[in-house]
Amino acid sequence: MSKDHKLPTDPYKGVRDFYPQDQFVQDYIFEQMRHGCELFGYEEYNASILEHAELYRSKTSEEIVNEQTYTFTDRGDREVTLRPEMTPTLARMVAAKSREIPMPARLFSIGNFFRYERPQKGRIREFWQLNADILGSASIEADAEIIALAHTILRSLGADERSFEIRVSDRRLLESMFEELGIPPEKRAEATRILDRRAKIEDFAEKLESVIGQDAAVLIDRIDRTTSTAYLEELRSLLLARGVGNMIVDTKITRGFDYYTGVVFEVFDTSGENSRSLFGGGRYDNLMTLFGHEPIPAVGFGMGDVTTRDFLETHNLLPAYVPGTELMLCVIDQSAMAHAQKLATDLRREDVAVAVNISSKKLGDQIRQADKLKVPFIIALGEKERDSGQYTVKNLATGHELTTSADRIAEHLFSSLG
RNA sequence: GUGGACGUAGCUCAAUUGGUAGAGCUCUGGUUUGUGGUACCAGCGGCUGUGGGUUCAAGUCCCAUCGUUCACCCCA
Repeated sequence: MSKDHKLPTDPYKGVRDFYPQDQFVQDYIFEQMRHGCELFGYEEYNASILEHAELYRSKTSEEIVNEQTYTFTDRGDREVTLRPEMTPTLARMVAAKSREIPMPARLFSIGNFFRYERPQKGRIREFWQLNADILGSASIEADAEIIALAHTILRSLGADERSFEIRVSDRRLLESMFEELGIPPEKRAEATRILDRRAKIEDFAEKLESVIGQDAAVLIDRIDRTTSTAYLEELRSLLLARGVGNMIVDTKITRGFDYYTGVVFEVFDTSGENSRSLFGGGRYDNLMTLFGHEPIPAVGFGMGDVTTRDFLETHNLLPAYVPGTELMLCVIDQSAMAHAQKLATDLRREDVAVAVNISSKKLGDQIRQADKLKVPFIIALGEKERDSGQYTVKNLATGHELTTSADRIAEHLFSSLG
């Protein structure tokens, strides 16, 4: 390789590197998601990021699959897609083993997804997403639970209920209006998509009109005049009973996707600067028919890491970095290295995360490094400690020191950390 | 795929009408040979994204290209 062709250090377009501080935030977000799901009795699952391309061709908005997924042919002439979402995979897995899975099933996963599109704020080519779903229940209890779970996770991330709102609507509402107005079933999906983009499209009414083939004003007027339904009001009261006070009915919420059949919701950041849709979900009762399976009612949501991180940043909720390393042994004399390694081994048996500084640098430099890495405790270790068996544990944040024997170190660290 | 903005040190950014490329932070060393953060001193660090063009002279103007970013399209 010639030296004038240096490899770039930038990551591939639209994907991110996670340095330790970034990974820490990522882990924190996932931890809150996972904990919230477990509190609600959800089981974790996962699958490969590789899927048959056909899985997305059938139900997902047609052309999008070809243009906005990473799809390629493998050496066995199979069409492979890097999964752009989890729901079809989940449906596939449940359809394959539906008789063995007790219903209603509560399932979640946290995985990475790929979408081939131009990166912009809140949307990049590889992202991570929590998916939480209940399968096998058509009950409003399931709808309420899914929304309450999303709410719980946001709250556990430190979000105030005023900093976000949950806008809810119902696809059946739209469906019944289509029905009443005699809009042909084959036009409804496209009409729904246009309605979803209502605020963004300039000649919205004209476009809608050309699709439904009749005066759009009637439909728009009906949607706007409908402030709620009996179902949505029941949902609201179920949510209130679960401590969710920021649900609002918004009949303009439809979600861009074809497979939703009932409740749909979208969580919005209410702050002015980041007033965007954070994530959403809804009920999809017919997806299983893809696999020739009888319908299984299902409701769920997906919550991505990119918008979640933006949200936390906007609201100053990002956690302060804490490294996994609890203690660094700073070796002053190389003659004490073997002793330091022995001490480290003993401490690890007591579950202390300990790193030995093998740099041979001056003590001051070693401490500076520990401080920079935000390691909370250090022990300087030279001939004196080696010979006496007494160690001085120093808390770098407070400067406080305590001298003790080897078997008391772990105990001291845990009491100080706690 | 369409449109705008921006590419200068590891990072954040300067550089007058075109006239020798600078600062802060970071990093390295020192003041301080077994104790960090603060302070002070010194140093490392650049083919100004890349390739062409205009000019006596280009970081600066023009063209192309690559990259970043914002918006649109789309949004699972």
